[in-house]
Amino acid sequence: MMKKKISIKDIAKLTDTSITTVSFVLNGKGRISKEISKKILDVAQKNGYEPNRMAVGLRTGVSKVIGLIVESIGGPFFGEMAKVIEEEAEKSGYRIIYCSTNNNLQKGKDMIRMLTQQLVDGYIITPMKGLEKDIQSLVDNEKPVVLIDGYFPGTNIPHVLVDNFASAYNAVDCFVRSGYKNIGMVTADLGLIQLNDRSLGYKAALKDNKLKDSSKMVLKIPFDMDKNEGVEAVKAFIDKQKQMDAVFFTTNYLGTMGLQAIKDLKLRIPEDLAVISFDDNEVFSLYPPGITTIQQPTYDIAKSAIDILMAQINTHKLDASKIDLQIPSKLIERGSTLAKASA
Amino acid sequence: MMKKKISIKDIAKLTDTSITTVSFVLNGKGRISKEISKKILDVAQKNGYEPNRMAVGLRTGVSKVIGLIVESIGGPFFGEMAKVIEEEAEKSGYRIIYCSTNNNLQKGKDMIRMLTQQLVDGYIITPMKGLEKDIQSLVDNEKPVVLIDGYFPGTNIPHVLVDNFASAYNAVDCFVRSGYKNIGMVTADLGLIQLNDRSLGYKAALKDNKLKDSSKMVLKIPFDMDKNEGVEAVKAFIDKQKQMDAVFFTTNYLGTMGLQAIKDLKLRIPEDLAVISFDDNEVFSLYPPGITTIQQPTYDIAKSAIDILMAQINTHKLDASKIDLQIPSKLIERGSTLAKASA
DNA sequence: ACGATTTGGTAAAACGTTTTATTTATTTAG
DNA sequence: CTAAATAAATAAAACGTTTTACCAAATCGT
Repeated sequence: MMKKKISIKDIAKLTDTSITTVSFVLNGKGRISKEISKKILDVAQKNGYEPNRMAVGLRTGVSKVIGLIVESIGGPFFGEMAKVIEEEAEKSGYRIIYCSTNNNLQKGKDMIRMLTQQLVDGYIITPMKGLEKDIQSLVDNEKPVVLIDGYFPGTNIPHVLVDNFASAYNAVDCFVRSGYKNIGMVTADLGLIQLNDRSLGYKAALKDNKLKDSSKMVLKIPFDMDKNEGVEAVKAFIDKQKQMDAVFFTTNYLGTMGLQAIKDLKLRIPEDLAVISFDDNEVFSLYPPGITTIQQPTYDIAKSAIDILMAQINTHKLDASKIDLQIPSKLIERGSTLAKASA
Repeated sequence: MMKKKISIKDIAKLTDTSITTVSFVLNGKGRISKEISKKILDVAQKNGYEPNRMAVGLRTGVSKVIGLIVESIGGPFFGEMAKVIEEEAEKSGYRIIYCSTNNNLQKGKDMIRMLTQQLVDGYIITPMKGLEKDIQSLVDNEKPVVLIDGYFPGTNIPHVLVDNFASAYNAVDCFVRSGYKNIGMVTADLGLIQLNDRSLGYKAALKDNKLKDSSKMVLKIPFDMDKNEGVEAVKAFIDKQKQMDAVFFTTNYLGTMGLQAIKDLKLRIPEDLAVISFDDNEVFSLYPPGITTIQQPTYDIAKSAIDILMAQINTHKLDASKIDLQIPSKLIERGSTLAKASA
């Protein structure tokens, strides 16, 4: 069966024309008569001609592929993001090669290097500590790059992410509105700027609400701790913070860990402890009594990232107004932040 | 800054050798003296030479890219799968281009066509109804293909998936062991063979346990129903099946829908209704009292798929013994199937 | 009617590799 | 010492496109 793929040369032969003519017709470039055009188009159609992307890529230097480097394609946040990114990119005729770094610096570096082998036309990357230089060197080499979910302060690498500071600030505000005053936070020790911004938002909100700055009520989970250890750590933390009546988890990973911990401790939500977590997902909407979350605008982030990347790819310039794009999040209020019964 | 990428030709010039020599050294092919080899290697190293994948691909016809076509990269099951697949493929120097079909036939067809443009060396596909011919034609054209999560009966396209029949059978058995006798099922109307196999397993188990065949206790959710409608449908179903004391959801999507429905109806699990769902995930482990699930061996499936695909790619033959690979699942028993209090 | 422009078309180079066939120099066998 | 084998290196073709530069024929303006 194995019909060998047909090339532009074959079409030229079949139509008694030249390679150039065929190429022109297929790309609508030169000026070729209606007649010949039609004949060529017909033959191409009939034989199911598809251009050889390798040849095109070699000749033009354009692969129509973009590289996506995320922490873990398996996670709910990045998974959803990856999906939207693929769908949007497809509209521009681009395909996506992805890889997960698992927050492993070496893997990140390797991936950037791999993809740089003239394989991709641009990058969407979730930055991590230590990757600055590698990414900057991409930018210096005029490779289109957009960061998502994080950024490198003080550089001009375009990035699009949720407004982490405001989001965390709003979370605290929500607790306060519902009458909670001893608000703790559980975050992770990954050196990620986004987590730092969330911490800052939390602290600023505490201050603005004239709540005692509770730096004591903050737990940082070390980055190399596994899920079970994390649960134990959160349990210990909650146990120790006797007066804490609300807790803010800065990632959905931490949030589900937290739920497990709270469940293990047999505490009631929100009576014993009110809860807000970053990143909405099914667990939080389903878990009784419903967990209030900060829902990231996944679609908007992905769409903007692609748009900015495409603009770079097409214009070879980067729009200075699009370097720092922070998109507001949405607070989804559920049972876990019901107004506190006045003591 | 923009140092232009160095080519094999540049290296030849820099070392006073020929293109061929450089290529040979870099690929360890011809026989070149230690001396010259070292010089070339040094220069290549120093200048950060990376081969142009397009040129290599054009010349060799090998892209070192494999195409992954799944229902939705965003889902927990396929997301996890995608992650493992990428990690395993990477070990063989392969990268992954993915796309989500969202169970849309046209998108599936388009994707297969896109990727066929000499862009990928092989495919991992979750099959869907209507895609048989397109996939068969890949196989006929000697493209390496492995199906995951489903298969086409009566074809010899290699596939690896969980043992759906046995898994469903075991679920029913688990209910029975715990004393449940009126076991319903909620499944989807997607025309997917894997769902059909699950239904068959369920029915066989009912029969073997001498339970009345409860074809009345089966709900099929139409494939175009959205989540809210689905929840309503499940609620209506549960409401109508007065005597039903246990229900089996054939996908995790249906399972979470089911939990929502049960929650809305204010039924207790497992006292009012015992529950088992296909596909383990965080929701099920966390949701009180813990939902018993059929955990698919994601890693094993992904690993086997890659192995089989690589074997095809490398040998250009397909190992007849590896065409139908069904891997056992693991039943994770939780609170939702606690032994029934005797009536 | 004659140079100038337009129209329709093509030859050939280039992109960066891999690989076959060949050449030259050196070693080995007898 | 010569023929044969081997070692080291290379020239050139090929992969399938895109694109520049060019050519011949037809059309134009005056």
